[in-house]
Amino acid sequence: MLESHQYLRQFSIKPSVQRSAVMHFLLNNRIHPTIDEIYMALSPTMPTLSKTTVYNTLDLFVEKGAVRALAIDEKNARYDVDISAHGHFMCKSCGKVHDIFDLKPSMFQIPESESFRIDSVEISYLGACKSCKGN
Amino acid sequence: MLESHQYLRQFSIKPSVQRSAVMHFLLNNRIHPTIDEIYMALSPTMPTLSKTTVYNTLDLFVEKGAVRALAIDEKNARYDVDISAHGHFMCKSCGKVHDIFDLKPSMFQIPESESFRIDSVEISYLGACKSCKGN
DNA sequence: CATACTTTTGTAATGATTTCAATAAACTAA
DNA sequence: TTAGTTTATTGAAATCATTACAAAAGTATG
Ligand SMILES: [Mn+2]
Ligand SMILES: [Mn+2]
Ligand SMILES: [Zn+2]
Ligand SMILES: [Zn+2]
Repeated sequence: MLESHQYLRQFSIKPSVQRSAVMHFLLNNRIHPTIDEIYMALSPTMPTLSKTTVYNTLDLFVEKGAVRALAIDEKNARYDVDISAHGHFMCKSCGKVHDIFDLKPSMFQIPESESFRIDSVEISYLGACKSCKGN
Repeated sequence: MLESHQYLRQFSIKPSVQRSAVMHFLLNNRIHPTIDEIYMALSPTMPTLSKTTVYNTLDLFVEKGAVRALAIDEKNARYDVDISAHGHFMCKSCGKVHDIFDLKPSMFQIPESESFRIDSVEISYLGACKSCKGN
């Protein structure tokens, strides 16, 4: 909790109780959670927490660069507190999202373009995970 | 229209009037359209067309491998009739999706993995396009 | 034609996200 | 401290893409 507090300050985010709780969850659950997963995980110990606050909070985290929003899952937005260069794999069967760390750093370079100002890259893989493979 | 007909057959898709019309639109409008854009474009000349049919048709096209679904746009699914290896750029301001063709072929290789069976890759870039840059 | 099978259609349900106004909390200046 | 001001949180309602479903239309087969 105090660490989350510190962590938020590094991104110049004012650490409210709710924001610290959300960041604490993200730092300790590297599962690329959805808004609902975050809300469900926190609401037992924070009964007054509103889902709108979770939306607001994640929007703020993304805006401040503390968290990255992933588009890999068409059903729900997913959030990643690990902002280092890495890719993701989603199992089309169970929906879990995993990190793919062993990719060439060059893959995350921004290509030259006259036409666009490119701000970010997302590298996504789809398929079946080990436990869903035999399905 | 006849070409779309032929094209569908190559993917063993029975070419109904609606399916041919959708494929014709995709082949001639390489804009990575949303379901709604396809529906809006076709309904004037096909007044009985149902949006459900557009959904069904695109699901079928994707299942048969004739079209690729893109996750780059969190708001709507987007569809690409170009199934060759290439990346995409979306302007966060105007929402338009453009092709990025000049990427190393190696970037589209499937990484080795003990844990997953990877079926597809998506490489996405976000930023601002030329006409939105000054915003 | 008659039957079975496939496709299309319209409506209703679902569910994630957004909007918005009211309340609560944090901050500032006197 | 207190009053006034700004910021954050909350809950309810609205929006909107997508899905589910059953009826109607179309197609193929004998
Ligand atoms: Mn990650
Ligand atoms: Mn494309
Ligand atoms: Zn799985
Ligand atoms: Zn633009």
